[in-house]
Amino acid sequence: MNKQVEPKIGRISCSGCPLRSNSHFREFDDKELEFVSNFKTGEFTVNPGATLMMEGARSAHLYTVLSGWAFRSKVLEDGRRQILNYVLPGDLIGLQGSLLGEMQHTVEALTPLTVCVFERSRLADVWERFGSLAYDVTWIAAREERILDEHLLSVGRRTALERAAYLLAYLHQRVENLQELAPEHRLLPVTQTHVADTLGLSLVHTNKTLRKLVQSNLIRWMDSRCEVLDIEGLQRISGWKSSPPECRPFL
Amino acid sequence: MNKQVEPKIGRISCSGCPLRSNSHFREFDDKELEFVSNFKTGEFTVNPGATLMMEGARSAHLYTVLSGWAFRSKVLEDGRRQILNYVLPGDLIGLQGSLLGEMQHTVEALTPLTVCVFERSRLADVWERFGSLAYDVTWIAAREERILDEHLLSVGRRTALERAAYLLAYLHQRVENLQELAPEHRLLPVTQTHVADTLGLSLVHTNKTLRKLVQSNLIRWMDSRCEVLDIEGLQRISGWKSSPPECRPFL
DNA sequence: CGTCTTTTTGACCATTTTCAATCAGTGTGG
DNA sequence: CCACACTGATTGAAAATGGTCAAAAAGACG
Repeated sequence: MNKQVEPKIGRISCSGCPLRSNSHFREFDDKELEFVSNFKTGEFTVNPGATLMMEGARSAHLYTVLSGWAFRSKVLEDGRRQILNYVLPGDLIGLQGSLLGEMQHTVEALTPLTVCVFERSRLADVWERFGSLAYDVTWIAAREERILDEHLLSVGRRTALERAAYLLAYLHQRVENLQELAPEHRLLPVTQTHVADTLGLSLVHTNKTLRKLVQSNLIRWMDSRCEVLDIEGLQRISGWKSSPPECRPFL
Repeated sequence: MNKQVEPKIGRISCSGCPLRSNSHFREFDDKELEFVSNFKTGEFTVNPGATLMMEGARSAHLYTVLSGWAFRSKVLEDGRRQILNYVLPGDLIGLQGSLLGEMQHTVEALTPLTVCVFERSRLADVWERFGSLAYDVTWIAAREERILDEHLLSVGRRTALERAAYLLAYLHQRVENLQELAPEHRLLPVTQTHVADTLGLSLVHTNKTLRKLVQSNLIRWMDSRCEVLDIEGLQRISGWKSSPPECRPFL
């Protein structure tokens, strides 16, 4: 479950980064590309279930996801777990820990996950030497904050069915925005245990709730994955509308 | 309820800012002080209940709280409200909206609230011209994110009693960190409705839960305010320990 | 084929919500 | 000073939502 494959250190120049060709991300000019290429120290891939960062630890690195999914979570002493948010390509991992000290949440891979690696010790350069990138990092932090606001509203005030519909609509929207056209990418790589721990519900009740969505033909559950069949239906039930697709930065 | 007093525009030079003398905040050098003084365009005070920022609006300003309390919240279409976090002296209001576009939450004063005013249109200068302050802004965003992580864990996974204990311990910690010695400041200026909307519980159940904390002599409820009598007791029940007091920046 | 993980179901139990009042404190106008 | 309106706290009872326990079914995989 927790095994971490030996990091395969590789190199991809940032100018050839597959994410940069995605129109969903803002374009970098040459100077920015050069700075980031320089900041980047490597790249590696882990298996599903691997822990990238551990609650309480002080990692020397931070990462940007190149491909795959992960999630952030916190646990109480007796093991109750809350998933805080999902981490998809373009997302930054470990910023909180880099700025504030130790990590206060765990990050675990959901799929094979490839990230590129930055040194925490050199992060401050961004603010000292590259205002536009520093702005991007702040932007990324503000975006995460906004998403957490929405999750908190959902967990605090929506019913089980509304919450489930919101979560699946939200996740579907995120893959949609990445414009990954392969049909395989439209399947959300989460088990019902993950959904339960995200919604703040028990596994049993989550199952019964998802069953209702399946019976209404809004989603399909197959192969430990969820396929969204009717995004408008989910939005109607949850009362949540996605924001218009953003053009966002990443490091 | 929603009346906003006419802003009283005043001026306090940032070098004489009462918050700067508080050792809980990091010191600024002269250049930083000069920049911030220049960035600041005014100061004003609103009454309890006033709305500083409205969900859906695009404010031309952002604020730093000089004194008083406020809270951030979101509502569902049918009126269910979730309080996301509380805003205390030194906190920045409106960063999300400034970076990402329109505000997606409301900010409302809980007490008489004095803020100093910045122009959103000039915010980008911070990243272009003053790396150390840009770093501070990112730090502030990362801190808010961490707090939201904790709230989400609490609302998602703690029982009603644990949640209530956590919230009161958290709020008590925040005033504690501000080192406001006047006993009046140790009373948390929230009604049980606010507590309910923060915990994601109904008002009735919140009342019954708080009553248990009162009967255990952990808190006292008086005058629409809450006094924390036994912070260790609250921490024990909630299983939450505050982080060591931080030395934090503000604008 | 056996083992493991994940999903599914039923029955029963606990927590929390909703509804409906009541009570206490505060400020207003008569 | 008192009646009145208003906000916030409190309580009891009934109803609903969601949790726990126990077990089985369905795939996935070596």
